[in-house]
Amino acid sequence: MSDVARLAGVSIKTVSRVVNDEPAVHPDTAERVVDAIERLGFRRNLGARNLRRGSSTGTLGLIVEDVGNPFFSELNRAVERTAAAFARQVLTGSSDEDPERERELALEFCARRVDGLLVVPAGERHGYLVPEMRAGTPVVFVDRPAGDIVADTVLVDNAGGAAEAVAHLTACGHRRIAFLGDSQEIYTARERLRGFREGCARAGVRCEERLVLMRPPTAHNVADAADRLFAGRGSATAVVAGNNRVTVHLLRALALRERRPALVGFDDFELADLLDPPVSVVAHDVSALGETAAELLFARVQGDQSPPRKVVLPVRLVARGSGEAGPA
Amino acid sequence: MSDVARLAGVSIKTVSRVVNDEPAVHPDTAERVVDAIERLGFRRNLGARNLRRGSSTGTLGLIVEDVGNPFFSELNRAVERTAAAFARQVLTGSSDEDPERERELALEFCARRVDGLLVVPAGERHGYLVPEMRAGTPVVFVDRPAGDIVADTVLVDNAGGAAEAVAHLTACGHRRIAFLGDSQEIYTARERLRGFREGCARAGVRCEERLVLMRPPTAHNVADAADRLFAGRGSATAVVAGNNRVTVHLLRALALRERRPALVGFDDFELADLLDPPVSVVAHDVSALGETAAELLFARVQGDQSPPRKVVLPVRLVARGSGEAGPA
DNA sequence: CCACGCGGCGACAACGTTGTCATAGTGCCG
DNA sequence: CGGCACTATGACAACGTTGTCGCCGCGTGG
Repeated sequence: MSDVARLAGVSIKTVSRVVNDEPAVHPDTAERVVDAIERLGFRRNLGARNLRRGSSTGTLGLIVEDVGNPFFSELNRAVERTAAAFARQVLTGSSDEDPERERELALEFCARRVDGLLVVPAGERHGYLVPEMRAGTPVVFVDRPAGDIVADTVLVDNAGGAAEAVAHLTACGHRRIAFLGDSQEIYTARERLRGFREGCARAGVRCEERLVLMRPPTAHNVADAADRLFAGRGSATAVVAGNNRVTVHLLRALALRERRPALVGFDDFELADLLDPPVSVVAHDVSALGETAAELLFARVQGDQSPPRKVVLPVRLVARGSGEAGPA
Repeated sequence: MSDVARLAGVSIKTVSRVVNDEPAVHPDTAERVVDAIERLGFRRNLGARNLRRGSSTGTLGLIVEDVGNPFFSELNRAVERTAAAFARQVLTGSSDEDPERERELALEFCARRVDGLLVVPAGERHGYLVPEMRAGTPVVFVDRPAGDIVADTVLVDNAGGAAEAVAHLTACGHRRIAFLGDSQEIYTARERLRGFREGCARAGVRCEERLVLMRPPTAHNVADAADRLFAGRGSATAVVAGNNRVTVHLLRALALRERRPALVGFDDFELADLLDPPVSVVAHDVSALGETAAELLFARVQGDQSPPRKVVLPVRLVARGSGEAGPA
């Protein structure tokens, strides 16, 4: 900036005035300054500016499990859109479901003085965030609650959706329904299992423990689970898949079989309607999830001091056919 | 930091020494300082640190068309992974194919002094980046070249892939092949069309202009195009879809028809193998695209001064069946 | 006993910017 | 013609941190 000032023959402060569109600069002077700025390719250093002004950095941090996963990338997109509306930019990071990595990312973001943090929590322990929150960095948890601290949280109705899936399957006549979910470590997986059990209870169907499998949804794990759930006498005639990863791998594992069980997946996914048969799912509005969380965060950024809120977004069953096959 | 210093009864400089693990601090003193840091929840301000040290900010900017699109989110993931290996964090932004928005994002990232910029260019004019590059911010273009400046670029073999798609279809006996691509404004769309024409020429098939349609792949546009391409006498018996959006919408439009043309899509996508028939595609390694670009960028960040490079990654045809139906 | 080195620490300046205040010039009114 | 308001500008400090330098006290070797 001092280079610009020298070239324009003014003081550094006047350059500052020009780049900030402050009034009380003579048009001729302003023109000289603008020329100098362009000649030198000057661009003001936002870091220094924010430091001096003590103002917000105009950034927010988003921590998800995996930005490459369609679910989280849609979330990312919604957050970005909302952030843009509030003139903020987004730092993203993938925790890979590793609490330690999540912690690293969160603390690094805080050291960069993000205006706020959106976190899809990986572990159960988030005490490490308390000092940051006390220091004024608002945190909103998305898709899953934090284990051990109270803070704003935006969730979807996991249990309700799973129960609805069961209701749909029982309405089609199924009595032996399996649940194939992600690892028990994950809140949403536990909640959906809980809803599954409630749904069974409500429909008066026995929830058989041998038909419930919870494990990280790798291709191998899911194929193996399918072998167990759908082989032999008394095997399941229908299955609820616990999330989009499970559903996809399960479809691939089932493609090889001649008789396919009825299926309802949790999380909608692209092309579900084009498969044969089209896949029924419990869908929720991922964009709304991201937007709601970001809006909640910005309310805090702007000084909202009300007690922490917990928002639960509705889900809806999208019946496409895969659940409607009869049991036998 | 001065609060910490006061509480620990030392100077602010000593606190700095402790947080930077500098030697020559008495263990007792260090302990007092660490206590004070924890008591106060102090975290050093990275912005101020980078300002003072004149060092890198430890961030890079990534501008894509849409972080929510599976193609770009996979790219995002690969970039993030590589960035993590170089201890960098990623600022992401979606240009929505709007050159002005891309420019805003890029200049804002530069004002934040990112260490480098990865750009999937939206428009044709990137002169605005020249001052930034001269000022030392390396830029690598990904997936598409910049229109009017020379810089590092990482592409895939668009033309070659499209030609291969045609070769595959002609080998299956097709003679009237359509091409349905994204808008001509987009480099990859033009290149793939070029490859399509080359492929036709090589196979000795006439490339009929009425069978080439280039438009933004909205559901409506694609459905409309399908009506034109596959209705009436002399209509196409096969089609090359120009990118993953086109393919998806085209599949949906075709699902309603009883006779489906043969299809090869550009870009692989999840579940392509589970559709009926499984969709053949020209696939490329999106992760490699992101990694290569990020590695190139970091080489520049670390001082590589060699002439700008252009890397073209290979594609491969994945034949799954949708292209192999005969023509009539 | 003195000089010297070294461990431990603090004062101060500087990074690039902006807020505060002061100053110089100009025009206008009484 | 003096005072005043107002415009245009600059000097300086400060944001939070770290690099440089210097100081103090202690131990050690000559």
